[in-house]
Amino acid sequence: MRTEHKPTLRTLAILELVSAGSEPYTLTSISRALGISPSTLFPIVHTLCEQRYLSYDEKNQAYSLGLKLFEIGSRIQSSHVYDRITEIMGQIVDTCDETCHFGVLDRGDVLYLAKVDSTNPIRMFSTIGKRLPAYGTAIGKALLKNYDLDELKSLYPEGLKPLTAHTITSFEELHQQLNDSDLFTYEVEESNKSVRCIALPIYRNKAIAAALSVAIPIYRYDEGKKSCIEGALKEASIQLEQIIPYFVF
Amino acid sequence: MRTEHKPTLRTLAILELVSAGSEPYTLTSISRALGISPSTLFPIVHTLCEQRYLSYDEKNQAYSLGLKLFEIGSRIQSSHVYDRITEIMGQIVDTCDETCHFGVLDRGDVLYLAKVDSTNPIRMFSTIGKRLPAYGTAIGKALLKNYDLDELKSLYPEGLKPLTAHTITSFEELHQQLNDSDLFTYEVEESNKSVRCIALPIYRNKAIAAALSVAIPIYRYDEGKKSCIEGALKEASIQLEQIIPYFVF
DNA sequence: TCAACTCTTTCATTTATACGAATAGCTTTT
DNA sequence: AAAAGCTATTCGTATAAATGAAAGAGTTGA
Repeated sequence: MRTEHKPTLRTLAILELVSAGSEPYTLTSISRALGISPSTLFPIVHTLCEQRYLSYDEKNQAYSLGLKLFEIGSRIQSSHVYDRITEIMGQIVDTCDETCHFGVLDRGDVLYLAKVDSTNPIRMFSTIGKRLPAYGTAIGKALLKNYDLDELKSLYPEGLKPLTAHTITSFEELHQQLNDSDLFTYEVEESNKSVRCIALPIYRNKAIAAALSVAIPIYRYDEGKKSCIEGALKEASIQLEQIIPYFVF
Repeated sequence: MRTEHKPTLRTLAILELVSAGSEPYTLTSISRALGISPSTLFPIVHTLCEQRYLSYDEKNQAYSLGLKLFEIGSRIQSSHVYDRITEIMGQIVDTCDETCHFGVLDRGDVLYLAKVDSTNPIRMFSTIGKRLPAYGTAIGKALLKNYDLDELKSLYPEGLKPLTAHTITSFEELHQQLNDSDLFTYEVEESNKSVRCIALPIYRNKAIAAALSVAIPIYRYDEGKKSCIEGALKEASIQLEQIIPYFVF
Protein backbone atom coordinates (compact mmCIF):
# COMPACT_ATOMS: atom_id res chain seq x y z
CA MET A 1 0.00 0.00 0.00
CA ARG A 2 2.78 2.41 -0.87
CA THR A 3 1.57 3.50 -4.28
CA GLU A 4 1.21 7.13 -5.14
CA HIS A 5 0.05 8.47 -8.46
CA LYS A 6 1.44 11.87 -9.33
CA PRO A 7 -1.09 12.88 -12.01
CA THR A 8 -3.94 12.21 -9.58
CA LEU A 9 -2.18 14.11 -6.81
CA ARG A 10 -1.70 17.04 -9.12
CA THR A 11 -5.36 17.01 -10.14
CA LEU A 12 -6.57 16.88 -6.55
CA ALA A 13 -4.12 19.57 -5.46
CA ILE A 14 -5.62 21.93 -8.03
CA LEU A 15 -9.15 21.22 -6.83
CA GLU A 16 -8.23 21.77 -3.20
CA LEU A 17 -6.35 24.95 -3.93
CA VAL A 18 -9.13 26.51 -5.96
CA SER A 19 -11.85 25.41 -3.55
CA ALA A 20 -9.99 26.70 -0.50
CA GLY A 21 -9.12 30.13 -1.81
CA SER A 22 -11.68 32.90 -1.88
CA GLU A 23 -10.01 34.64 -4.81
CA PRO A 24 -10.17 33.21 -8.32
CA TYR A 25 -6.91 31.82 -9.68
CA THR A 26 -5.07 32.25 -12.96
CA LEU A 27 -3.13 29.38 -14.48
CA THR A 28 0.15 30.95 -13.46
CA SER A 29 -1.01 31.64 -9.91
CA ILE A 30 -1.96 27.98 -9.55
CA SER A 31 1.46 27.15 -10.95
CA ARG A 32 3.17 29.36 -8.38
CA ALA A 33 1.09 28.05 -5.49
CA LEU A 34 1.72 24.39 -6.30
CA GLY A 35 5.23 24.65 -7.70
CA ILE A 36 4.23 22.95 -10.93
CA SER A 37 5.03 24.41 -14.32
CA PRO A 38 2.17 26.03 -16.27
CA SER A 39 2.74 23.76 -19.23
CA THR A 40 2.06 20.74 -17.03
CA LEU A 41 -1.01 22.32 -15.50
CA PHE A 42 -2.41 23.52 -18.78
CA PRO A 43 -4.04 20.32 -20.09
CA ILE A 44 -5.14 19.27 -16.60
CA VAL A 45 -6.90 22.53 -15.88
CA HIS A 46 -8.59 22.46 -19.27
CA THR A 47 -9.87 18.98 -18.66
CA LEU A 48 -11.16 20.03 -15.24
CA CYS A 49 -13.03 22.89 -16.91
CA GLU A 50 -14.45 20.65 -19.61
CA GLN A 51 -15.75 18.33 -16.91
CA ARG A 52 -17.07 21.33 -14.93
CA TYR A 53 -14.95 20.71 -11.86
CA LEU A 54 -13.59 24.19 -12.49
CA SER A 55 -15.12 27.12 -14.28
CA TYR A 56 -13.19 29.64 -16.32
CA ASP A 57 -14.04 33.28 -16.67
CA GLU A 58 -12.55 34.18 -20.05
CA LYS A 59 -12.82 37.90 -19.52
CA ASN A 60 -10.83 37.97 -16.30
CA GLN A 61 -8.81 34.87 -17.14
CA ALA A 62 -9.76 33.42 -13.79
CA TYR A 63 -10.47 29.89 -12.65
CA SER A 64 -12.90 29.18 -9.86
CA LEU A 65 -14.70 26.19 -8.41
CA GLY A 66 -17.11 24.50 -10.83
CA LEU A 67 -20.51 23.14 -10.01
CA LYS A 68 -19.63 19.48 -10.37
CA LEU A 69 -18.08 19.24 -6.93
CA PHE A 70 -21.10 20.90 -5.42
CA GLU A 71 -23.25 18.36 -7.19
CA ILE A 72 -21.23 15.34 -6.12
CA GLY A 73 -20.77 16.65 -2.60
CA SER A 74 -24.46 17.21 -2.13
CA ARG A 75 -25.24 13.61 -3.10
CA ILE A 76 -24.41 12.66 0.46
CA GLN A 77 -27.00 15.16 1.65
CA SER A 78 -29.57 13.86 -0.81
CA SER A 79 -29.44 10.33 0.50
CA HIS A 80 -32.30 8.84 2.40
CA VAL A 81 -30.01 8.11 5.32
CA TYR A 82 -29.06 11.78 5.52
CA ASP A 83 -32.75 12.74 5.63
CA ARG A 84 -33.30 10.32 8.49
CA ILE A 85 -30.34 11.74 10.41
CA THR A 86 -31.60 15.31 10.18
CA GLU A 87 -35.08 14.13 11.07
CA ILE A 88 -33.81 12.46 14.24
CA MET A 89 -31.73 15.54 15.06
CA GLY A 90 -34.89 17.59 14.58
CA GLN A 91 -36.51 15.73 17.46
CA ILE A 92 -33.69 16.85 19.76
CA VAL A 93 -34.15 20.44 18.66
CA ASP A 94 -37.92 20.17 19.14
CA THR A 95 -37.39 18.96 22.69
CA CYS A 96 -34.55 21.21 23.83
CA ASP A 97 -34.57 24.12 21.38
CA GLU A 98 -30.80 24.19 21.05
CA THR A 99 -28.51 23.69 18.07
CA CYS A 100 -27.67 20.08 17.27
CA HIS A 101 -24.61 18.86 15.31
CA PHE A 102 -23.67 15.56 13.72
CA GLY A 103 -20.09 14.82 12.78
CA VAL A 104 -17.41 12.24 12.11
CA LEU A 105 -13.71 11.98 12.92
CA ASP A 106 -11.41 12.83 10.06
CA ARG A 107 -7.68 12.77 10.81
CA GLY A 108 -7.95 14.36 14.23
CA ASP A 109 -10.64 16.81 13.21
CA VAL A 110 -14.38 16.75 13.64
CA LEU A 111 -15.98 17.11 10.24
CA TYR A 112 -19.51 18.47 10.62
CA LEU A 113 -21.92 16.65 8.33
CA ALA A 114 -25.25 17.95 9.55
CA LYS A 115 -26.70 20.68 11.74
CA VAL A 116 -30.20 21.56 12.88
CA ASP A 117 -30.85 24.89 14.54
CA SER A 118 -34.30 25.76 15.73
CA THR A 119 -33.94 29.50 16.06
CA ASN A 120 -32.76 30.32 12.56
CA PRO A 121 -33.88 27.64 10.11
CA ILE A 122 -32.89 29.64 7.06
CA ARG A 123 -29.18 29.51 7.82
CA MET A 124 -29.33 25.89 8.80
CA PHE A 125 -26.36 24.53 6.93
CA SER A 126 -23.89 27.34 7.30
CA THR A 127 -21.32 25.29 9.26
CA ILE A 128 -21.70 22.05 7.37
CA GLY A 129 -18.46 20.85 5.88
CA LYS A 130 -16.43 22.85 8.38
CA ARG A 131 -13.94 21.21 10.71
CA LEU A 132 -12.48 21.74 14.16
CA PRO A 133 -9.76 19.91 16.11
CA ALA A 134 -11.51 17.06 17.89
CA TYR A 135 -9.82 17.57 21.28
CA GLY A 136 -11.40 21.01 21.65
CA THR A 137 -15.02 20.03 21.17
CA ALA A 138 -17.52 17.82 22.99
CA ILE A 139 -18.42 16.05 19.77
CA GLY A 140 -14.74 15.45 19.08
CA LYS A 141 -14.18 14.03 22.54
CA ALA A 142 -17.03 11.61 21.92
CA LEU A 143 -15.25 10.49 18.74
CA LEU A 144 -11.90 10.13 20.55
CA LYS A 145 -13.36 8.31 23.54
CA ASN A 146 -11.71 4.95 22.90
CA TYR A 147 -8.28 6.32 21.99
CA ASP A 148 -5.46 5.55 24.38
CA LEU A 149 -2.75 8.04 25.32
CA ASP A 150 -0.27 6.98 22.63
CA GLU A 151 -2.89 7.07 19.90
CA LEU A 152 -3.86 10.58 20.94
CA LYS A 153 -0.24 11.73 20.87
CA SER A 154 0.33 10.32 17.40
CA LEU A 155 -2.88 11.94 16.16
CA TYR A 156 -1.58 15.37 17.15
CA PRO A 157 2.19 15.26 16.66
CA GLU A 158 2.40 19.02 17.11
CA GLY A 159 0.52 18.99 20.40
CA LEU A 160 -2.87 20.35 21.41
CA LYS A 161 -3.12 23.93 20.27
CA PRO A 162 -5.60 26.00 22.31
CA LEU A 163 -8.74 27.29 20.52
CA THR A 164 -9.78 29.41 23.50
CA ALA A 165 -8.37 30.07 26.96
CA HIS A 166 -10.24 26.97 28.20
CA THR A 167 -9.05 24.41 25.65
CA ILE A 168 -7.38 21.35 27.13
CA THR A 169 -3.74 21.38 26.02
CA SER A 170 -2.38 18.43 27.99
CA PHE A 171 -2.62 14.94 26.50
CA GLU A 172 -2.80 13.44 29.99
CA GLU A 173 -5.69 15.67 31.04
CA LEU A 174 -7.53 14.95 27.79
CA HIS A 175 -7.03 11.20 28.15
CA GLN A 176 -8.11 11.31 31.79
CA GLN A 177 -11.30 13.15 30.88
CA LEU A 178 -12.11 10.70 28.07
CA ASN A 179 -11.56 7.79 30.47
CA ASP A 180 -13.70 9.33 33.19
CA SER A 181 -16.67 9.96 30.93
CA ASP A 182 -19.21 7.16 30.83
CA LEU A 183 -21.79 8.03 28.16
CA PHE A 184 -21.62 11.76 27.51
CA THR A 185 -18.69 14.05 26.85
CA TYR A 186 -18.65 17.72 27.77
CA GLU A 187 -17.05 20.95 26.71
CA VAL A 188 -17.07 24.24 28.57
CA GLU A 189 -16.02 27.18 26.37
CA GLU A 190 -13.16 25.12 24.93
CA SER A 191 -13.87 25.83 21.26
CA ASN A 192 -16.14 28.86 21.46
CA LYS A 193 -16.49 31.50 24.13
CA SER A 194 -19.82 31.46 25.97
CA VAL A 195 -20.83 28.06 24.61
CA ARG A 196 -21.14 24.73 26.39
CA CYS A 197 -21.56 21.44 24.56
CA ILE A 198 -22.81 17.97 25.42
CA ALA A 199 -22.13 15.07 23.08
CA LEU A 200 -22.29 11.30 22.79
CA PRO A 201 -20.87 8.75 20.35
CA ILE A 202 -22.87 6.76 17.82
CA TYR A 203 -21.73 3.16 17.54
CA ARG A 204 -21.62 0.81 14.58
CA ASN A 205 -20.40 -2.74 15.25
CA LYS A 206 -19.07 -1.73 18.66
CA ALA A 207 -16.89 0.95 17.06
CA ILE A 208 -17.54 4.67 17.20
CA ALA A 209 -18.73 5.77 13.75
CA ALA A 210 -20.01 9.28 14.41
CA ALA A 211 -21.14 11.57 17.19
CA LEU A 212 -24.00 13.85 18.08
CA SER A 213 -23.78 17.08 20.06
CA VAL A 214 -25.92 19.89 21.37
CA ALA A 215 -24.51 23.39 21.90
CA ILE A 216 -25.92 25.69 24.57
CA PRO A 217 -25.15 29.38 25.12
CA ILE A 218 -23.70 29.52 28.61
CA TYR A 219 -26.30 31.93 29.98
CA ARG A 220 -29.08 29.52 29.07
CA TYR A 221 -27.41 26.53 30.71
CA ASP A 222 -28.67 24.90 33.93
CA GLU A 223 -29.16 21.43 35.37
CA GLY A 224 -32.68 21.16 33.97
CA LYS A 225 -31.43 21.94 30.48
CA LYS A 226 -28.60 19.47 30.93
CA SER A 227 -30.85 16.53 31.80
CA CYS A 228 -33.31 17.48 29.06
CA ILE A 229 -30.51 17.42 26.48
CA GLU A 230 -28.98 14.22 27.78
CA GLY A 231 -32.32 12.49 27.58
CA ALA A 232 -32.93 13.68 24.05
CA LEU A 233 -29.39 12.74 22.95
CA LYS A 234 -29.70 9.26 24.39
CA GLU A 235 -33.04 8.72 22.67
CA ALA A 236 -31.66 10.00 19.36
CA SER A 237 -28.56 7.81 19.57
CA ILE A 238 -30.74 4.70 19.89
CA GLN A 239 -32.57 5.64 16.71
CA LEU A 240 -29.38 6.58 14.89
CA GLU A 241 -27.70 3.30 15.74
CA GLN A 242 -30.53 1.49 13.97
CA ILE A 243 -29.90 3.22 10.66
CA ILE A 244 -26.15 3.69 10.91
CA PRO A 245 -25.22 0.34 9.33
CA TYR A 246 -26.24 1.93 6.06
CA PHE A 247 -23.91 4.88 6.49
CA VAL A 248 -21.52 5.81 3.77
CA PHE A 249 -19.29 7.66 6.22
CA MET B 1 -8.71 24.60 -26.45
CA ARG B 2 -8.55 21.03 -27.65
CA THR B 3 -6.40 19.57 -24.91
CA GLU B 4 -7.52 16.56 -23.01
CA HIS B 5 -5.64 14.92 -20.22
CA LYS B 6 -6.29 11.21 -19.84
CA PRO B 7 -5.04 10.74 -16.27
CA THR B 8 -7.35 13.52 -15.10
CA LEU B 9 -10.27 12.11 -17.06
CA ARG B 10 -9.66 8.72 -15.48
CA THR B 11 -9.51 10.21 -12.01
CA LEU B 12 -12.73 12.16 -12.50
CA ALA B 13 -14.48 9.18 -14.07
CA ILE B 14 -13.75 7.14 -10.95
CA LEU B 15 -15.12 9.87 -8.69
CA GLU B 16 -18.28 10.23 -10.72
CA LEU B 17 -18.85 6.51 -10.93
CA VAL B 18 -18.46 5.93 -7.22
CA SER B 19 -20.51 8.99 -6.28
CA ALA B 20 -23.35 8.11 -8.63
CA GLY B 21 -23.73 4.48 -7.63
CA SER B 22 -25.58 3.51 -4.51
CA GLU B 23 -23.61 0.29 -4.14
CA PRO B 24 -19.97 0.29 -3.07
CA TYR B 25 -17.45 -0.70 -5.75
CA THR B 26 -14.52 -3.09 -5.82
CA LEU B 27 -11.41 -2.29 -7.82
CA THR B 28 -12.39 -4.80 -10.47
CA SER B 29 -15.97 -3.56 -10.70
CA ILE B 30 -14.66 -0.03 -11.32
CA SER B 31 -12.37 -1.55 -13.93
CA ARG B 32 -15.29 -3.26 -15.65
CA ALA B 33 -17.52 -0.18 -15.51
CA LEU B 34 -14.91 2.15 -16.98
CA GLY B 35 -13.15 -0.30 -19.29
CA ILE B 36 -9.76 0.42 -17.71
CA SER B 37 -7.44 -2.30 -16.51
CA PRO B 38 -7.17 -2.88 -12.74
CA SER B 39 -3.42 -2.37 -12.81
CA THR B 40 -3.94 1.14 -14.17
CA LEU B 41 -6.65 1.93 -11.66
CA PHE B 42 -4.75 0.53 -8.72
CA PRO B 43 -2.41 3.44 -7.95
CA ILE B 44 -5.06 6.01 -8.81
CA VAL B 45 -7.64 4.55 -6.48
CA HIS B 46 -5.07 4.26 -3.70
CA THR B 47 -4.14 7.88 -4.09
CA LEU B 48 -7.80 8.87 -4.03
CA CYS B 49 -8.17 6.95 -0.77
CA GLU B 50 -5.07 8.50 0.73
CA GLN B 51 -6.49 11.92 -0.08
CA ARG B 52 -9.91 10.86 1.28
CA TYR B 53 -11.78 11.38 -1.96
CA LEU B 54 -12.67 7.72 -1.64
CA SER B 55 -12.92 5.53 1.40
CA TYR B 56 -12.02 1.86 1.49
CA ASP B 57 -13.75 -0.74 3.61
CA GLU B 58 -11.01 -3.36 4.02
CA LYS B 59 -13.36 -6.00 5.37
CA ASN B 60 -15.69 -5.94 2.39
CA GLN B 61 -13.03 -4.76 -0.05
CA ALA B 62 -15.34 -1.99 -1.12
CA TYR B 63 -14.70 1.57 -2.22
CA SER B 64 -17.21 4.31 -1.54
CA LEU B 65 -17.33 8.10 -1.64
CA GLY B 66 -14.93 9.78 0.75
CA LEU B 67 -15.65 12.84 2.82
CA LYS B 68 -13.36 15.20 0.97
CA LEU B 69 -15.86 15.81 -1.82
CA PHE B 70 -18.57 16.53 0.70
CA GLU B 71 -16.23 18.98 2.36
CA ILE B 72 -15.24 20.77 -0.83
CA GLY B 73 -18.78 20.73 -2.20
CA SER B 74 -20.20 22.29 0.93
CA ARG B 75 -17.76 25.19 0.71
CA ILE B 76 -20.13 26.81 -1.76
CA GLN B 77 -22.88 26.54 0.84
CA SER B 78 -20.63 28.00 3.52
CA SER B 79 -19.95 31.17 1.63
CA HIS B 80 -21.36 34.48 2.75
CA VAL B 81 -23.05 34.94 -0.61
CA TYR B 82 -24.87 31.66 -0.18
CA ASP B 83 -26.12 32.76 3.22
CA ARG B 84 -27.45 35.96 1.68
CA ILE B 85 -29.23 34.03 -1.07
CA THR B 86 -31.06 31.76 1.36
CA GLU B 87 -31.86 34.76 3.52
CA ILE B 88 -33.51 36.56 0.58
CA MET B 89 -35.32 33.37 -0.39
CA GLY B 90 -36.53 33.13 3.19
CA GLN B 91 -38.35 36.43 2.74
CA ILE B 92 -40.34 34.95 -0.14
CA VAL B 93 -41.27 31.97 1.98
CA ASP B 94 -42.25 34.22 4.87
CA THR B 95 -44.57 36.16 2.56
CA CYS B 96 -46.13 33.35 0.50
CA ASP B 97 -45.48 30.23 2.57
CA GLU B 98 -44.53 28.16 -0.47
CA THR B 99 -41.31 26.36 -1.39
CA CYS B 100 -38.68 28.50 -3.08
CA HIS B 101 -35.84 27.26 -5.32
CA PHE B 102 -32.70 28.84 -6.65
CA GLY B 103 -30.83 27.30 -9.58
CA VAL B 104 -28.48 27.76 -12.50
CA LEU B 105 -28.36 26.38 -16.03
CA ASP B 106 -25.89 23.57 -16.50
CA ARG B 107 -25.79 22.00 -19.96
CA GLY B 108 -29.52 22.07 -20.54
CA ASP B 109 -30.38 21.10 -16.99
CA VAL B 110 -31.44 23.19 -14.04
CA LEU B 111 -29.02 22.53 -11.21
CA TYR B 112 -30.69 23.35 -7.90
CA LEU B 113 -28.31 25.21 -5.61
CA ALA B 114 -30.61 26.28 -2.81
CA LYS B 115 -34.08 25.62 -1.48
CA VAL B 116 -36.15 27.07 1.31
CA ASP B 117 -39.33 25.34 2.40
CA SER B 118 -41.43 26.86 5.12
CA THR B 119 -43.51 23.87 6.08
CA ASN B 120 -40.74 21.36 6.73
CA PRO B 121 -37.52 23.13 7.65
CA ILE B 122 -35.76 19.97 8.77
CA ARG B 123 -35.62 18.50 5.27
CA MET B 124 -34.69 21.79 3.75
CA PHE B 125 -31.85 20.73 1.52
CA SER B 126 -33.09 17.40 0.30
CA THR B 127 -33.26 18.39 -3.38
CA ILE B 128 -30.12 20.50 -3.47
CA GLY B 129 -27.64 19.28 -6.04
CA LYS B 130 -30.38 17.56 -8.03
CA ARG B 131 -31.06 18.43 -11.65
CA LEU B 132 -33.98 18.46 -14.07
CA PRO B 133 -34.24 19.22 -17.79
CA ALA B 134 -34.65 22.99 -18.04
CA TYR B 135 -37.46 22.90 -20.63
CA GLY B 136 -39.78 21.11 -18.21
CA THR B 137 -39.58 23.54 -15.31
CA ALA B 138 -40.51 27.19 -14.73
CA ILE B 139 -37.07 27.91 -13.33
CA GLY B 140 -35.49 26.28 -16.37
CA LYS B 141 -37.62 28.34 -18.75
CA ALA B 142 -36.44 31.48 -16.97
CA LEU B 143 -32.85 30.37 -17.60
CA LEU B 144 -33.58 29.58 -21.27
CA LYS B 145 -35.48 32.81 -21.89
CA ASN B 146 -32.97 34.42 -24.23
CA TYR B 147 -32.23 31.29 -26.26
CA ASP B 148 -33.34 31.31 -29.87
CA LEU B 149 -34.86 28.32 -31.62
CA ASP B 150 -31.59 26.96 -33.03
CA GLU B 151 -29.80 27.25 -29.70
CA LEU B 152 -32.62 25.33 -28.03
CA LYS B 153 -32.44 22.58 -30.63
CA SER B 154 -28.69 22.20 -30.26
CA LEU B 155 -29.03 22.11 -26.48
CA TYR B 156 -31.32 19.07 -26.71
CA PRO B 157 -30.16 17.11 -29.75
CA GLU B 158 -32.34 14.18 -28.73
CA GLY B 159 -35.49 16.29 -28.47
CA LEU B 160 -37.64 17.27 -25.52
CA LYS B 161 -38.50 14.14 -23.57
CA PRO B 162 -41.73 14.49 -21.55
CA LEU B 163 -41.45 14.42 -17.76
CA THR B 164 -45.22 14.31 -17.29
CA ALA B 165 -48.21 14.31 -19.63
CA HIS B 166 -48.10 18.13 -19.65
CA THR B 167 -44.43 18.64 -20.56
CA ILE B 168 -43.85 20.75 -23.67
CA THR B 169 -42.25 18.51 -26.27
CA SER B 170 -42.18 20.85 -29.27
CA PHE B 171 -39.25 23.20 -29.72
CA GLU B 172 -41.50 25.70 -31.51
CA GLU B 173 -44.04 25.75 -28.68
CA LEU B 174 -41.27 26.12 -26.10
CA HIS B 175 -39.64 28.94 -28.02
CA GLN B 176 -42.98 30.68 -28.51
CA GLN B 177 -43.71 30.50 -24.80
CA LEU B 178 -40.27 31.87 -23.90
CA ASN B 179 -40.78 34.74 -26.34
CA ASP B 180 -44.26 35.55 -25.06
CA SER B 181 -43.21 35.75 -21.43
CA ASP B 182 -42.22 39.21 -20.27
CA LEU B 183 -40.87 38.90 -16.73
CA PHE B 184 -42.13 35.64 -15.26
CA THR B 185 -42.13 32.11 -16.64
CA TYR B 186 -44.72 29.52 -15.72
CA GLU B 187 -45.12 25.79 -15.50
CA VAL B 188 -48.34 23.85 -15.04
CA GLU B 189 -47.72 20.25 -13.98
CA GLU B 190 -44.94 19.90 -16.55
CA SER B 191 -42.32 18.41 -14.25
CA ASN B 192 -44.42 17.24 -11.31
CA LYS B 193 -48.05 16.27 -11.13
CA SER B 194 -50.22 18.61 -9.06
CA VAL B 195 -47.56 21.31 -8.89
CA ARG B 196 -47.50 24.73 -10.54
CA CYS B 197 -44.40 26.92 -10.65
CA ILE B 198 -43.66 30.60 -11.19
CA ALA B 199 -40.09 31.72 -11.88
CA LEU B 200 -38.00 34.68 -12.97
CA PRO B 201 -34.42 35.12 -14.12
CA ILE B 202 -31.66 36.82 -12.13
CA TYR B 203 -29.41 38.98 -14.28
CA ARG B 204 -25.72 39.75 -14.04
CA ASN B 205 -24.32 42.20 -16.60
CA LYS B 206 -27.44 41.89 -18.72
CA ALA B 207 -26.99 38.13 -18.98
CA ILE B 208 -29.08 35.58 -17.14
CA ALA B 209 -26.93 34.11 -14.37
CA ALA B 210 -29.46 32.20 -12.29
CA ALA B 211 -33.18 31.92 -11.61
CA LEU B 212 -35.59 31.86 -8.73
CA SER B 213 -38.83 29.90 -8.55
CA VAL B 214 -41.75 29.21 -6.26
CA ALA B 215 -43.66 25.93 -6.40
CA ILE B 216 -47.33 25.75 -5.45
CA PRO B 217 -49.49 22.64 -4.99
CA ILE B 218 -52.23 23.02 -7.55
CA TYR B 219 -55.07 22.90 -5.03
CA ARG B 220 -53.63 25.89 -3.20
CA TYR B 221 -53.25 28.01 -6.33
CA ASP B 222 -55.42 31.03 -7.14
CA GLU B 223 -55.00 34.53 -8.56
CA GLY B 224 -54.32 36.01 -5.12
CA LYS B 225 -51.51 33.55 -4.51
CA LYS B 226 -50.14 34.25 -7.96
CA SER B 227 -49.86 38.00 -7.45
CA CYS B 228 -48.45 37.52 -3.94
CA ILE B 229 -45.73 35.26 -5.31
CA GLU B 230 -44.95 37.48 -8.27
CA GLY B 231 -44.56 40.47 -5.99
CA ALA B 232 -42.26 38.57 -3.64
CA LEU B 233 -40.21 37.15 -6.53
CA LYS B 234 -39.75 40.58 -8.10
CA GLU B 235 -38.66 42.07 -4.78
CA ALA B 236 -36.22 39.20 -4.16
CA SER B 237 -34.74 39.45 -7.64
CA ILE B 238 -33.87 43.10 -7.07
CA GLN B 239 -31.99 42.18 -3.91
CA LEU B 240 -30.31 39.18 -5.53
CA GLU B 241 -29.08 41.23 -8.47
CA GLN B 242 -27.23 43.46 -6.04
CA ILE B 243 -25.16 40.62 -4.63
CA ILE B 244 -24.89 38.46 -7.71
CA PRO B 245 -21.70 40.11 -9.07
CA TYR B 246 -19.91 38.20 -6.32
CA PHE B 247 -21.29 34.85 -7.42
CA VAL B 248 -19.01 31.97 -8.03
CA PHE B 249 -21.59 30.24 -10.19
C1' DT C 1 3.90 54.65 -29.68
C1' DC C 2 6.91 51.63 -27.64
C1' DA C 3 8.30 48.70 -24.03
C1' DA C 4 7.61 45.95 -20.06
C1' DC C 5 4.65 42.95 -17.93
C1' DT C 6 1.17 39.28 -17.36
C1' DC C 7 -0.92 35.42 -18.82
C1' DT C 8 -1.73 31.43 -22.08
C1' DT C 9 -0.18 28.20 -25.41
C1' DT C 10 3.03 25.27 -28.23
C1' DC C 11 6.98 22.10 -29.02
C1' DA C 12 10.94 18.63 -28.70
C1' DT C 13 13.16 15.80 -25.31
C1' DT C 14 13.44 13.66 -20.83
C1' DT C 15 10.90 11.09 -17.71
C1' DA C 16 7.10 8.73 -15.76
C1' DT C 17 2.83 6.16 -16.43
C1' DA C 18 -0.31 2.35 -18.73
C1' DC C 19 -0.99 -2.10 -20.03
C1' DG C 20 -1.36 -7.20 -20.15
C1' DA C 21 0.40 -11.22 -18.14
C1' DA C 22 1.28 -13.48 -14.10
C1' DT C 23 1.16 -14.08 -8.80
C1' DA C 24 -1.06 -14.54 -4.54
C1' DG C 25 -4.82 -14.47 -1.18
C1' DC C 26 -9.49 -15.34 -0.20
C1' DT C 27 -14.40 -17.24 -0.65
C1' DT C 28 -17.67 -20.00 -2.71
C1' DT C 29 -18.84 -23.97 -5.46
C1' DT C 30 -18.66 -28.76 -6.87
C1' DA D 1 -10.96 -31.51 -0.55
C1' DA D 2 -10.07 -29.74 -4.90
C1' DA D 3 -11.35 -26.38 -8.12
C1' DA D 4 -13.38 -22.40 -9.93
C1' DG D 5 -14.64 -17.99 -8.74
C1' DC D 6 -13.57 -13.66 -6.93
C1' DT D 7 -10.28 -10.16 -5.25
C1' DA D 8 -5.79 -7.14 -4.86
C1' DT D 9 -1.09 -6.87 -6.20
C1' DT D 10 3.60 -6.83 -8.84
C1' DC D 11 6.60 -6.51 -12.96
C1' DG D 12 8.86 -5.36 -17.62
C1' DT D 13 8.17 -2.88 -21.74
C1' DA D 14 5.36 0.11 -24.98
C1' DT D 15 3.46 4.41 -24.69
C1' DA D 16 2.01 8.74 -23.01
C1' DA D 17 2.78 12.76 -19.95
C1' DA D 18 6.06 16.42 -17.75
C1' DT D 19 9.33 19.82 -18.40
C1' DG D 20 11.74 24.23 -19.63
C1' DA D 21 12.33 27.25 -23.29
C1' DA D 22 10.15 30.08 -26.36
C1' DA D 23 6.38 32.10 -28.84
C1' DG D 24 1.66 34.47 -29.04
C1' DA D 25 -1.79 37.45 -27.09
C1' DG D 26 -3.39 40.85 -24.41
C1' DT D 27 -2.82 44.70 -20.85
C1' DT D 28 -0.64 48.34 -18.31
C1' DG D 29 2.42 52.21 -17.90
C1' DA D 30 5.78 55.77 -19.59
